[in-house]
Amino acid sequence: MSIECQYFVLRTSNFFQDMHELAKAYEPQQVEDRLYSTWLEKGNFKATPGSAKGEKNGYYSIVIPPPNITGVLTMGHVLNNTLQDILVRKARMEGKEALWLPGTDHAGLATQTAVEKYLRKNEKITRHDLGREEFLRRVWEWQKKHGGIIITQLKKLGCSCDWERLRFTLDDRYAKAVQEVFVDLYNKGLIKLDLRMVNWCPGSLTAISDEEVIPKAQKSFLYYMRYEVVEEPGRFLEIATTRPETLMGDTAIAVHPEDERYKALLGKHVWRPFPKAQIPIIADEHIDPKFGTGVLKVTPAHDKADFEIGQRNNLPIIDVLTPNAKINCPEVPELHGMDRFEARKKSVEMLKERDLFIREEAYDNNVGFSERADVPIEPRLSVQWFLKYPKTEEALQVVREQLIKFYPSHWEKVYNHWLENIQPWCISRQVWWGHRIPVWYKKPAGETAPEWNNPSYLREMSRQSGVKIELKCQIQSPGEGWVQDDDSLDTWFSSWLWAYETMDKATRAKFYPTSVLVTGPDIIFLWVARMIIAGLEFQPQGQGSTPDETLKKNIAFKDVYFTGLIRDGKGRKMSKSLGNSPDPLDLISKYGADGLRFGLMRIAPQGQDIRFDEKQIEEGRNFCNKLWNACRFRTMQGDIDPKADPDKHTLTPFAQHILQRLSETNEAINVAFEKFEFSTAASALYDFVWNDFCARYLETAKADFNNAASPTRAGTLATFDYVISHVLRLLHPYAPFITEELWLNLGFGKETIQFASWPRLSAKSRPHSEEAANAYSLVDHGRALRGEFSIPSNQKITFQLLPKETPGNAEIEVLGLLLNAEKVEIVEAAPKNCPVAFTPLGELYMPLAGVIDPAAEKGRLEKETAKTLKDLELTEKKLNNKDMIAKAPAAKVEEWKALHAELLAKRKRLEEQLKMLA
RNA sequence: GCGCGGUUAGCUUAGUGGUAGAGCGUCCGCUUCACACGCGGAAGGUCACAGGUUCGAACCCUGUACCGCGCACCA
Repeated sequence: MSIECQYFVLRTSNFFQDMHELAKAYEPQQVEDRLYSTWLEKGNFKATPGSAKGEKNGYYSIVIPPPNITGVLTMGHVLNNTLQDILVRKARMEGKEALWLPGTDHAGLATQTAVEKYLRKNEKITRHDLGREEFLRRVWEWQKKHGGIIITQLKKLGCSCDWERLRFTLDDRYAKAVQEVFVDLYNKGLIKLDLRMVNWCPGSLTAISDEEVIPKAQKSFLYYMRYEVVEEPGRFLEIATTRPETLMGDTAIAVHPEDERYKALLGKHVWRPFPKAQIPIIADEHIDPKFGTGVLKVTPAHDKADFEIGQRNNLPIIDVLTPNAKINCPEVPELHGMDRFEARKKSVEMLKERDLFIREEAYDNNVGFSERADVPIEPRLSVQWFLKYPKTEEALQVVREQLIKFYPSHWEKVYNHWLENIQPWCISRQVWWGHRIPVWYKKPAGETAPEWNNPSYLREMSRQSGVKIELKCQIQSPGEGWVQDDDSLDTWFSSWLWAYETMDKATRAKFYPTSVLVTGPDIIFLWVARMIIAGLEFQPQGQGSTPDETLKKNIAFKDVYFTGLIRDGKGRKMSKSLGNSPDPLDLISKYGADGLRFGLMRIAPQGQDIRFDEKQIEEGRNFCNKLWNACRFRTMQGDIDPKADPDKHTLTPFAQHILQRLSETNEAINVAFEKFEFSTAASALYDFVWNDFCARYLETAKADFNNAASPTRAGTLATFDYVISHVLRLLHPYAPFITEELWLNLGFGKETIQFASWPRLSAKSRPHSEEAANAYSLVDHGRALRGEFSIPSNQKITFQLLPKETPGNAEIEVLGLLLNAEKVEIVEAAPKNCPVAFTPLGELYMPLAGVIDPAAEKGRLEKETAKTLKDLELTEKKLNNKDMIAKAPAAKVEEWKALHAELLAKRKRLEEQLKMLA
């Protein structure tokens, strides 16, 4: 008979014996899509306000941090959304009515930029070529095509969102709410137009908020130059600057009023080199006499501090930059039209030509970069819409009083600091894609020049005295002759309503405030703090009977869990530009969604950044396979009893031990969940399944499974089923697919595991089994002996035990199994010339049919003696320390004494052994 | 400058007062009838440094160094 033929026969016979046959390895690809579509079909993720179980067991809700429609799934998303899925799946198992509300963010600037890039590349046109209306139509088209990608990816990950509730920040209803909020805040006098220095992004040609400016350390230069004093020809003032390219905009130079070096020059003038002009020497407190030369060139149009100096001293403002940061100064044709950084070099050259340049020195400073376009921002004077934040006091209060709890709590300090120093929020963006500002302007009667039809111009002019421009803040157009503000709102001005504006009234009644928000600390100001403020200001749940109750009803969430950042192996942030971020979908196809989820969770401790290592994901997969095979092994022993109750049977000490460990692990997991310690819970489960269950219990069970007549067989099977049933449920939030597949396949339930009860065993409910622990300890010693003498692990050998108490036959059989022993003999006297290990059950000998090397054994025993002596010394030092005995707790002292006695006995036996060898 | 984290085996890390634990990697041995995505064993750590508190410190306190982050400054 050929090999193939034999194989065929074996497979066939196995198949008929065992209807549950599982594949030899867990194959996620065979399972995931199939199960996920079933879950969707059955509506398992749907949340129903007012349901019976919700009324009975409570409600649980999470709103997803809406990913950008431009985005694709990153490791950050995987981390974040796995955590949310774990929380929401656990809540369902606890019998709660759980809502995980999904959605996406229109991401104004990011999306507009992406579509513009697409148009430039494929059609060689800009948005201005298309015009606002047509451009927006194209963005919507683009969003329909690309906006759903990340949603599909989240499904691949197994996320149990209520997809029928998918929201988008530009949905009609949502958009209306955003505009209503604007009108409301305008009417309250909190939103105002203002002419201020803003952070201008020359890359995206829009103002941005302070929170979107990223300071970056730069290797710059400090340029020293000199301006001639007008009234004292031949005398020069030295000035240090990092930005010589803006000197055309200088309208003064300033010194500290108390600076003796320059006091006499106050009121005089210097020559600005180009375009050549006289500018005054003024005094201002802002100047630090110790910095540079103590002389500052004042450029009010291009620096926030300079602007303020200008205001204090009535200086003119000369803007020498275009919106895209090119020099705008026709009087200096050499520089006009030049990029700002080119112009920096050129202006230095021009100073040199005029003999006004002294030197340059290397200088480290911070430069603000635009978060989105990653180019240095320009301080720029413009008329923008600003919001004065409401409810900042209350926002501090709800966190201080723990109505909202932060995990880890140290983020409270960061949050407090921001709120205590809060500045008005620039909410207008020179962007088309987004929520258009609901403000209308009417040009003054009689003005016919074309610029009067331009809303930006109208807005600017409305800030100028002497020009009368009517302005109305409302959603609908006031009628003919009115033009709407051109700008859109900061994307965060729409996402700050996300926690409740995504819910209808019935949903809100049951699910708001949401239970928890899972997000990254990088958006604590941009999103978290603002959502808290929005909840308190707009009160989606209305007033309570007391002010405190009003706060409590309207907070956006009760807990905030801040994840860590995922870094690569070198500790760098994962980013598209570095290309150091793996594609989660690749990882899913390699290791399965469960492997990815579990592997990541195990290395994601609370509040710490995560060093990503694909090995960890591989381990996640290996863990799934381990569990799979343990279950497969169980199916080979016959049918599973889903209602198995071990306590109805006679149990081996090993069964008692695993039940105790299960209870302990279960409790540890629940404690960890209370504290949002996801990796602790995952590790506890991993350790239990791999080490306690597979490496130990499963091996001991083989004794019963091999013996149909064993009196403990039924108990061992029941224990097996009981443990698996608990493990599957405890693991389900982390690994939804494999647990569901095994749950159904093994027959633990006909229905999904998703609503099976969450286990809450308590550690105290079962006594420790010393007997099993001692047996395992003996096995460890025996295996170590084997290793010491290089006996291959597959070689069956005989062990001899000189017992403290004679163990039962069943236990000896198990010991033999775990030691891979031919047999374990009970002896009454110590054999000679034979390696020994001292175990809690007695002395374990490994007689080696004449192959032992007495010298080797002697060496080994001496090594062990040395270790024992060292331990003895340490213990004696403690026991001889009178202070220690007097002040340490009595229980500790007893422990040390017991250890001491044990070590003494061990030393004695070692000495005897050594004598026997000699 | 202020604040927040961190520094434990080659790597990733657990460990909030009682003789340092794990996984990966390394080395040795195993196709032992659930699993080579595996099994058994071993080597590997003055817990960043310096003081202090304590009977006892990886752990508490103070300071220093280095790494990361945030805020402020940034001519």
